Amino acid sequence: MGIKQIAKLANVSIGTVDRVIHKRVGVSKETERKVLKIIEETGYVKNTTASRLKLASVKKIKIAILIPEIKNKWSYWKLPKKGTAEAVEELREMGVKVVYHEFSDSGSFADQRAAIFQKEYDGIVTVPFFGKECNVLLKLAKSKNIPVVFLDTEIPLEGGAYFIRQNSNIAGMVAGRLLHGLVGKDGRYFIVNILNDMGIQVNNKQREDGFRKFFKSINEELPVLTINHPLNEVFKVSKEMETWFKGDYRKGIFVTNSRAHLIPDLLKEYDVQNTFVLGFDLNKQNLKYLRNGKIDFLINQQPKYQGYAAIKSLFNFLTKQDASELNLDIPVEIIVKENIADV
Amino acid sequence: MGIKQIAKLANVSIGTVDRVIHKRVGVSKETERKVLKIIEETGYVKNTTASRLKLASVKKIKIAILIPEIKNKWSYWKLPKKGTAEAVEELREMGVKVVYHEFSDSGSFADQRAAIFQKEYDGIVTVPFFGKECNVLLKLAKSKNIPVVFLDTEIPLEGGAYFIRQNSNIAGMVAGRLLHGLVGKDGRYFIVNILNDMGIQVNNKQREDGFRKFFKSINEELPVLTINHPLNEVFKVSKEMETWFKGDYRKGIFVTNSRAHLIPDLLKEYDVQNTFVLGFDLNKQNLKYLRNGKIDFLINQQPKYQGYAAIKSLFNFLTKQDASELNLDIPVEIIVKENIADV
DNA sequence: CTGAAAGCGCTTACAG
DNA sequence: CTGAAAGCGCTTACAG
Repeated sequence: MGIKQIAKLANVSIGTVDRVIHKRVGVSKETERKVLKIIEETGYVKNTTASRLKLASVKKIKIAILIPEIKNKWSYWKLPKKGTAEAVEELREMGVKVVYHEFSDSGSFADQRAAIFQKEYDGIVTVPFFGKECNVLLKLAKSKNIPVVFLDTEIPLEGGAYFIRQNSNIAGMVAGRLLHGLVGKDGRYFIVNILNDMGIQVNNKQREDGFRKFFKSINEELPVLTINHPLNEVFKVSKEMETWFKGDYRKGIFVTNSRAHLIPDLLKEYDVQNTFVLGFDLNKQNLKYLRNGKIDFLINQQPKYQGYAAIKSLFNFLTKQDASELNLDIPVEIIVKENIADV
Repeated sequence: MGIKQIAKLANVSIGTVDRVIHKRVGVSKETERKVLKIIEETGYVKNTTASRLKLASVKKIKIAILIPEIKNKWSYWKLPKKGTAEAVEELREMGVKVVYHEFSDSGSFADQRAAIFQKEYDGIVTVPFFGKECNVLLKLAKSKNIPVVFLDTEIPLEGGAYFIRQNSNIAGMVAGRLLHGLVGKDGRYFIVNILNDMGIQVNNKQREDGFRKFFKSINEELPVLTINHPLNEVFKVSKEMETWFKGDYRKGIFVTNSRAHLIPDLLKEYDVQNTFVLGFDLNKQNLKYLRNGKIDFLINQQPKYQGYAAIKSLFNFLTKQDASELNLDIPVEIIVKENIADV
């Protein structure tokens, strides 16, 4: 059941059916109605594969990817990038093409944004690091009718934004559940926010909130100390921390970002006993400590899959008007030493 | 870069190029060499999408799915089935078709196997419940050059079998890690194998082994009691169990199959305190107890995804000779109350 | 053994 | 406003 059948049933040419399907101009109201009726009755759906066959060589789908520069500080970003590359490879025959733009701060983000809007893109994948700049991007994209998918974190933006990210609040609750299982109600808890250049990130705050929410949910008022430290001051220990360090109880340490690997050395330096550590992301250093038992749990955000899903969902939206996958909740994946797998 | 370019460069017609690509008969050695050389030099790869365009309507890819009858006892199997249906929907335009055959015991398995080989299928997806019967199936499939993918469990078979399943040994180790975290070294552990009609399943045994392997890996000799009970005798409690039940220590209960939900009521009946329960699969009853805190952890085998992956990987094998996905390790997914998601 | 033509379902100029 | 034809990359009869 294809366009040809529809044309025959509606007594028009296939060209006209095509025009109706794509809401192109130049079809009389009456003809349009007639064709739509037949489409409705027969339950016809466009064969996207066939439709891409010609376009794949003539008119590619072009997606701009605006992500952090991949260097040591942000090596995390090679994973989402890799995911986008895999999706492009899978969709190669469908004519999908991506161009990478990288930024290192809000200034270069704005520059690259300008570069993107100078070209003709069909979709944009980026990261909501700079709220203001993202709103500008969204506004521009809206005026050109270009869908924008944000990875990694959800922040409040002015509308029309899609997000593929883990629910940080739930991740925090899971973290609470897991650490509480090891530490129990007689222990003490540290929430460690390691700040970066841009201060505390929205998702770190959401994780912290989730962690506290978990304790509320089990009706336990437990001693939780929040520590906000810039990256270069992680090893600065306050009086209160030192007191807690010395206690005989178990201690649960929740690191709200990817730098849990900084903790074991600190604990060793201060000779802290009875500690349990949970953090985020399967980077090399974290995995090393998970393997040797100095970190107990890691939560994975499936960064590669986030990139993969962004491209696939944009493709499905652009070719089938299927927006259902543009917002995606990445499951909170719990990793222990035994179930480390390839990422 | 398509078949047309290759034809031009090799000074032959596109028909001949097609013959070479598909190793069809009726091409002179010399012509074949010439064409292969050009293909090599240009790095040409067949456009599978285009090649399926015509075949999708003329010659469908037909896959037989031989799985347990879906009734209460085996309601689990509606999940892999659903996954296959989703993959078929996704590949609809590529002309993929599945036919479901269901069995209820080894006799009907053999019957359905016979029915399958009476028709012309391009691939088979099934389940390794009956080793002997599976070897017969594999032999038949091999003689007809049909790939066979087994879901759920890996058992030793006579060769040529592909498996999409979780590594049960690793799952058992993860279970050990998680329960040990809650119960500690002063507690006691129960491994509960709930037998079904077919006795103990291979993967239950593997999970048990993994669990014990974990304790070895952390150098702890802990008291672990294995309990093998048929489904209708789960509530039969031995003398030794009763003694352990009364102890003041923490108790970790590892249920090696999907019936962890039977445990909380049993524990209540015997008034057992200080218990922690871990089991497999996100069925309705298990989820109920995970939500109300009577079960602490569930391990998910992503059954829906197993079915999905089986169809996709068979398609990739049949259309691109890409066998790389026919064997697949499903990650050991850890579920707590807070990260229950849609399955 | 090889080539030329028709066709898969759709899209795109072009003609009227 | 509408239709007829060419073409996307490949496969399949058919002719020689």
